[in-house]
Amino acid sequence: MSKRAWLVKSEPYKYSYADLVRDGRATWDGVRNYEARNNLRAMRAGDLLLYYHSNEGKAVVGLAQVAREAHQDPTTTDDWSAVEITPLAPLAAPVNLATIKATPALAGMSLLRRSRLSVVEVSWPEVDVILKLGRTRLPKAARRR
DNA sequence: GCCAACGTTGGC
DNA sequence: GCCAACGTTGGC
Repeated sequence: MSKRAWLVKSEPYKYSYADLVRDGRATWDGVRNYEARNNLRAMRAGDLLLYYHSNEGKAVVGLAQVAREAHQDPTTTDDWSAVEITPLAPLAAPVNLATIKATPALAGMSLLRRSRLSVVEVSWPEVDVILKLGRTRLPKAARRR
């Protein structure tokens, strides 16, 4: 099965990409939306993650990877899921929302069409465009194969 | 700080 | 099962 790619949002003043790099690994918990939860559950180890800063920054700032697949969200006993993620590499140039909106090839992104969902899938063609705009090469560890 | 979008809750 | 009220997200 080939890898998938996802975009996850975080408000940088709560947990930024720099925080993830500092920690080396993080539990992606606290998701309380069924569709987002289903996306977490569909993630497989090694899937690529685009890390998006919402509210402040409003840009894709880095790449990460799924390190541990969905398990019980440790912040609740209710039926919610969490995954663990590790950082791969920051984007050489963050790709901001205005740029994404202005790029025809990205007009169909779930980020735009489902703007309030915190975990959305990204197609590989979209990933390629984001990486190009971000002047960043896909790290070896994240190769699609 | 405002507000549009939209998911969730709860009364009926 | 409908739908109004409410809460949250996130762009501006």
